[in-house]
Amino acid sequence: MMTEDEPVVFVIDDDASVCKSLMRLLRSFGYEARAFHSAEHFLEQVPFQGTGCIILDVRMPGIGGMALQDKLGKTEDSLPVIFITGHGDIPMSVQAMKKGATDFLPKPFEDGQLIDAVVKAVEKSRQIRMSCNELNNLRMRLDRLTPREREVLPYIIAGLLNKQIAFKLNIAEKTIKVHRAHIMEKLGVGSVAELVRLAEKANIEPYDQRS
Amino acid sequence: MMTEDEPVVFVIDDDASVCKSLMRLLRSFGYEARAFHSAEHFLEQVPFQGTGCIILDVRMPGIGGMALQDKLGKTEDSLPVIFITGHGDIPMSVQAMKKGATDFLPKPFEDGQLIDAVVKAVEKSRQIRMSCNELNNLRMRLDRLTPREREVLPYIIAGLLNKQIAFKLNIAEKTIKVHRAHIMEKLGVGSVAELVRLAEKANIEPYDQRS
DNA sequence: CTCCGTATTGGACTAAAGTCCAATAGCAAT
DNA sequence: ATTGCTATTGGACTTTAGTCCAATACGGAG
Repeated sequence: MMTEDEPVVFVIDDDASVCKSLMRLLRSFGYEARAFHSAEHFLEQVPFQGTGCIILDVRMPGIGGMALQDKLGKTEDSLPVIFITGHGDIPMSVQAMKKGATDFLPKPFEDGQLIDAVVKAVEKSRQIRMSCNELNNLRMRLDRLTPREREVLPYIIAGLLNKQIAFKLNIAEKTIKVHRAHIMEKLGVGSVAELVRLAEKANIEPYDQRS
Repeated sequence: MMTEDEPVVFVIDDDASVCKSLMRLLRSFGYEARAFHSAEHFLEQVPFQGTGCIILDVRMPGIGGMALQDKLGKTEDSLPVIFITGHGDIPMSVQAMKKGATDFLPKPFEDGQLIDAVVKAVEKSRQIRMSCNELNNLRMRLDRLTPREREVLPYIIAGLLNKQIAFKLNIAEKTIKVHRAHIMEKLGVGSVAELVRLAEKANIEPYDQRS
């Protein structure tokens, strides 16, 4: 399915010497590394789809590290962020961690600390990506449902009988059976139990009877 | 069901004056507050079941704040922790946040900061408690199943037919029907769909056909 | 206009599940 | 030994669900 899945580490720091030494370090540990000397340059890049992580300097001209984290956090399949900084304080680090950073390293730091953080961040990225792929697969299959089938689905996963659904939608019970069969086939499941689990993953709310 | 659910804030700090002023502050905001001047004293207390949070000094004689957090983290229904400290650094705050602290405030801090943190922590505690209650409810109902019924359940939520389950267990299909009915009744669900959702919440793995 | 997908319905039939009823055997506690 | 819970089975019956088959109506694309 995928050709390769080499993790990529993005280094964003306005200090060229920091970039350079980080690149060398990361490459010596077998990572593909790419440097950007500002948040703006990083954002110009085409959205990255693979696994990896971002090493981000807090203080930079223009868009700062924290602001960039906010921007990236809005896209769902974002890469884990490791902060590095020369002039950080506790409130700053706490805020970054609250927003989901995987680590926050004050300069100077040991090579080993940085690599440890990168290993963990990349691992996290892999997991995010896997569950994201699963979800996309699911959504693609769900897109193949007709409007009517999408309408019937919440009733089915709520456990209503065909007869009850038919009454709700004012159509024949037979028709519900057909929709049901189509849904099961399109989503590739062999039982209502599997269907329910699928729908849970895709966050499809079952029809609530108390309404 | 519950009589009251007044949130309780536990303050653990070896500095008596800090305890005192925090107690006054918290009470002025309507919280019930209890002070402990060491981690050991706090641990002597009977396990607390209600909602609330813990305000914890990092540096204390004997068991330190971070060590106490580790101890508390092992019990599932633990209270959210807010750290306060006079001599903290970034790595310390990052580690605390990684371990799930809701906040980390260096002294001196504003009253408002502390209260904000407490409000959020208590809110989090409420949510933890609610989902924990739900889980306990579920487990109690699951405990009422007989061994045989527990054995049949994974097959049902995997979507197998009664006939197939009967073959697997080498018993009559009829018997499976009876078990199925008993399970549904004991767990208080009216359809397989609900049963599957319940089992998901309780982390019951469906029987895997590929084995 | 014709073709195709969608939504809808119908009949006949099979298979599965649920609902009454009642019964037996093992096993542990009283 | 009696009681009660668990696991097991049986028959008869009703309700649902799924599976063949085929058909009509509508709207958009070619």
